[in-house]
Amino acid sequence: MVTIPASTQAELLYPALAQVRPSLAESGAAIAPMQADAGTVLFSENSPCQGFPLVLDGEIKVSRSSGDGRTLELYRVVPGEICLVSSSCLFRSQPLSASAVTTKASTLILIPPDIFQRWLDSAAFRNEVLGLFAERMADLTSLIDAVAFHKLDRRLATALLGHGQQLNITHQALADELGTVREIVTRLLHRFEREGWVVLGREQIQISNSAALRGVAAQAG
Amino acid sequence: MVTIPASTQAELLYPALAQVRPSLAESGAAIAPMQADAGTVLFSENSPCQGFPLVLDGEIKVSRSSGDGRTLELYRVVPGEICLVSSSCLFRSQPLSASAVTTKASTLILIPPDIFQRWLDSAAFRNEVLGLFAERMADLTSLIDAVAFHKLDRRLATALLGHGQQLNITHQALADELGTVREIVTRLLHRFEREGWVVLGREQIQISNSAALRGVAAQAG
DNA sequence: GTTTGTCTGTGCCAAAAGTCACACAAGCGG
DNA sequence: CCGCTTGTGTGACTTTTGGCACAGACAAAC
Repeated sequence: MVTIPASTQAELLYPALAQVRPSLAESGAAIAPMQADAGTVLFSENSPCQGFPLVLDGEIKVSRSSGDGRTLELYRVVPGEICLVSSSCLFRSQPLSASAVTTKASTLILIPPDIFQRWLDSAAFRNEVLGLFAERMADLTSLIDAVAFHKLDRRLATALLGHGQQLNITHQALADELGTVREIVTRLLHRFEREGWVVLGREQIQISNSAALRGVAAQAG
Repeated sequence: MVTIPASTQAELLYPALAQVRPSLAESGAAIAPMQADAGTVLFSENSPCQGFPLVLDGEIKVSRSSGDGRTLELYRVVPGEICLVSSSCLFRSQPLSASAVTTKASTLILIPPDIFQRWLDSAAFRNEVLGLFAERMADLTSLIDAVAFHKLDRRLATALLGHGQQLNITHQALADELGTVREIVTRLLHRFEREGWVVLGREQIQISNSAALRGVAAQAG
């Protein structure tokens, strides 16, 4: 495997970056890419934030937690995207209202606010950013819809389908994704198993009837 | 009262607009301001959208509705702001996922996408827009938090406090704001009345102990 | 092996939210 | 005044979700 500079790698992943001034290479040390192991906390509620994290590789999970132990996943940031929660405290000086952790080993660049501002002069880059914002708004809106109007079995079915045929995940992790508690997930999974839709094992769920799950995920009410 | 041109009015309200090219005045007929009575539906789920509505006067309520009759308010757009839900279908071609109605007689300008793009060349304007996006994200995030983790009494107390001392509103309207059904609102209001926090009348709620309500609104759990 | 810790299964109960059904009241137009 | 519409009050019941307690199961560490 050939090693390529992070700046080139970033431009490949994110075409709009090829046009910004100062270019990635010119920006030099200010935006050195950083590595993070899986499970690294990038920021948490009320921590200050210093820039716009651009994901080159890996995945960031952004979630919000209730006072007591519950947690709800807001969305994930994948390569080529910028994590925008931070923006709410950079564009308006509001306290950060969510926390972010890497779900896998990740490479990312933290773009300092002043460079970000200059990059916005490029129409391509700002369309990319606005597009991301728009996408996140749509994501959050449909999450609101799900939380407010969908029952948990439906949301669980959706979550399962979003993880592929064979998932290696604990019930607690699913609960955290959905904003509920472990017992409920366990119970619903067993209901699904009784129906013959999944096969359960320790830290593993095998989907055996995805059509039925899709049915539940799409059901009214 | 002196009548001033809408373009001037807009620039007063929204300083960043004073700097954009083509200027509001130059853009002429393309962005003629329009009047809308209270209760006008600006757009609804899955209707196409033609531009970015800029509110000069009045108020827009953006909400999302479940399949069956329930409804949940996402946020309100007040003068000086742009309604950004539309953006998700203009920046990405996604179907619109919410509906918008005016809550009072309103004046607004529908900015066509091409003019909007050119305005973004102005750093002041785009900071304004990005700031708005950031604010909305924060709003939506805390709504998610509320829906996922707060009980209805708490959310109702918050809603009441957000409407001033004396509200003229039906229980159904409050239910639509909160994403629940009328009966629950009625019951909770009565609980509040028994506690001596509010005084109820037909289409009217008088807050008599806002401190207590704030207490509930801030409670843990 | 045994221990330890994490993950899962489950029964029981409580609270919250929603559903249904219907009664009643207030205002409005004829 | 009379019916009609709209808003409210409420009781009874169900479903959904959450909380608690503890038992068993598995895997890795010792």
